Amino acid sequence: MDNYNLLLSSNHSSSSNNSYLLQASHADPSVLSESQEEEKKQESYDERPDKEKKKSTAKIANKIRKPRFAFQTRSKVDVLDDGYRWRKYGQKAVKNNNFPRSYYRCTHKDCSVKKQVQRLSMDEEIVVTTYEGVHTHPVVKCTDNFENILNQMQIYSS
DNA sequence: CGATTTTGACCTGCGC
DNA sequence: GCGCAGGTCAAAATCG
Repeated sequence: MDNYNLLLSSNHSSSSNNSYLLQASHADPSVLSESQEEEKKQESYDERPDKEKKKSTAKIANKIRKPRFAFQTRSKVDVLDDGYRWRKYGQKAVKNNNFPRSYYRCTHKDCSVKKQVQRLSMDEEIVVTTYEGVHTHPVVKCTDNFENILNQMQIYSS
């Protein structure tokens, strides 16, 4: 129970009804690599006067692992509005993917929740959104439950 | 004019 | 030790 990943895939193409499959898997090598939980080095930022000087990676308090949730949806758009404000801080191309992966971070004072949006190369309609961390602040929108979010997915994908 | 995106550089872990 | 792959930073550009 070190890490728990929630894979939520909404496949509305096959069945007429909105059948959401919610399953909990330990580790999915295809989308999630939880083998090495690299702790973020944003804990203590050194001044870093020069580029040559490598920041002292204080890997203290490296025991707590942040939960990660992977939402795999079928949608045309990458960004799924979950009610939070996200600031994109990076974008990298994945090896086996022709589509880049976007890195977002919650724009809050003390909320450092990260999320990354990846699109499968085989099926460009599949978008994997991986959330990392938990929000410690109220949402700016009314997100009662996932049903609301999933509803938006339906709207977007249709 | 402030907040956010873009984009290249940089860092770090891992495998060879 | 070096190169690759993934993740992050930060300055410039862009948007509202």
